[in-house]
Amino acid sequence: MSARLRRGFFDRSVHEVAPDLIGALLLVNGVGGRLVEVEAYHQTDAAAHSFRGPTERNAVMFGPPGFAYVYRSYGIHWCLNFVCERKGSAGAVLIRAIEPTVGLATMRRRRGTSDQRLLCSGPGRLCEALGVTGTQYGLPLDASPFAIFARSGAVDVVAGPRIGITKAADLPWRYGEKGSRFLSKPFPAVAAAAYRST
DNA sequence: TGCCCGATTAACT
DNA sequence: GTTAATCGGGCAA
Repeated sequence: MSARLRRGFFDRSVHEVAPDLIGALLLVNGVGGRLVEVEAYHQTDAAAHSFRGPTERNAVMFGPPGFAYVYRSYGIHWCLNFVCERKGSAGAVLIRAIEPTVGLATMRRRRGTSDQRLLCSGPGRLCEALGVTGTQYGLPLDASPFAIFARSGAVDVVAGPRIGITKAADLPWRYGEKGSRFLSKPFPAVAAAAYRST
């Protein structure tokens, strides 16, 4: 049985935390699955919501690491982030896709589809499947309704350019599990850098 | 106050 | 491949 992640896990650079999250188990109110795709956002990164300084929306990013940053995307969808980077460097990791494993019936009902591959393959989709909304904004990641467990075995992690951004679009700060069928999009075969993580 | 646009998705052609 | 849906944040005026 793998260990439940404590807040200290997130008290590191987003570039360390993001690849370490691949293969971890994320549950929200007992529903969720295995993390297969995330993206890192650093404060010095023009694509990060924290780039222009604190506002009402991104305030939690400027607080201590280990908390949830939830925001509305395109006025329609919710997106879930894990706040990282203590010491004034406001960063977060965007949760982009999970392999659904726990609470499949609940996720199918919330999503309105039985296609397991489309349940949680995308930041908006996984929030809908896991029931994440603005009510989880600012909540600690090591307490209910969240439960996150470290991966139990070695995982092949690949990195590539992030999705859906126009600023700093060249930075390879998207991380995923190599070959997963549950990615929101495949990684570019040529550009992707691969490495093995334990 | 007004305007533009976005860390998206699903339903089109 | 293209586009509508839908609305708050951020910036100019």
